[in-house]
Amino acid sequence: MAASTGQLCPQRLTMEHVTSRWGVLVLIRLQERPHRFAELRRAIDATESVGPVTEKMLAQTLQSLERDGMVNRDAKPVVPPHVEYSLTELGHEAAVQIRALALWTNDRMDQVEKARETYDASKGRA
Amino acid sequence: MAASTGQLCPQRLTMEHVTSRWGVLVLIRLQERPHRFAELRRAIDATESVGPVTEKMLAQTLQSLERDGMVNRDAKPVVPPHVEYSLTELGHEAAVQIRALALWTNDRMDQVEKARETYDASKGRA
DNA sequence: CAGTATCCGACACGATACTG
DNA sequence: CAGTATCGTGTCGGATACTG
Repeated sequence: MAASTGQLCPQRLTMEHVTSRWGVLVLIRLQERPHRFAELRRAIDATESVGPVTEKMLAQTLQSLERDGMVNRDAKPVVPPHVEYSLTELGHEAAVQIRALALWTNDRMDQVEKARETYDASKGRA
Repeated sequence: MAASTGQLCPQRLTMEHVTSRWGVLVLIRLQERPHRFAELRRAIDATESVGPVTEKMLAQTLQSLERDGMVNRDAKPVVPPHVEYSLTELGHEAAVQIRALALWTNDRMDQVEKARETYDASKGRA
């Protein structure tokens, strides 16, 4: 009868936003320098071994991060539109944490893959 | 035509496992000391502002982490079954990263909530 | 005790089309 | 250029029941 799904504490929500698939990439890209929307999109698309971001997901990710106070959205009132996204102080702190995690993951990736093979070999077919 | 969903690089998978809802809690709990299955379950259930884990999800989380080489599963051949879960060296490293992220999130949570209110106030009803 | 098996609803995500 | 709206589907995750 309960609400079941959706019962997340606010911390969980925040973590989901910053550790989400595109959240991670956005934070890391914006850590380097501010980006415009399409620019960010292209930067992410160019990232090796990462599929393309849809506009929808990028917009959604940026909105989550903006709402959480991680990202500043600076829309200059010109035509055609020119919007710059950058990290807030909070967002910068988040990026540091995320970057550390991402780098560690990359570092240990071969260990992890080795472990997976071993595990699968002993489990997949006894 | 492509597979669309599911096209994740292995790093992404690893991050999903360790940053997942229950992955985080398992890593943090096991960082303190080894736990048995039900013990771990109760420990997590007792965590404030976190809903209960189903057996399914806990088992699944532990298997992912074991497969990734983060968790050791030590099943003692006694009856009734006695299984101890502990962190590997790799898992300990992961726990350090995750713990840092979790602590940071907790630390900044009020800033985030404040940001959310501000955002919602200016967006939710202009 | 320590899981596995099955069913099922919610929603995250992608594809596509449209707008200021 | 920088998005929003809508739709379809695959997957996650919870509830429940069963097993060694």
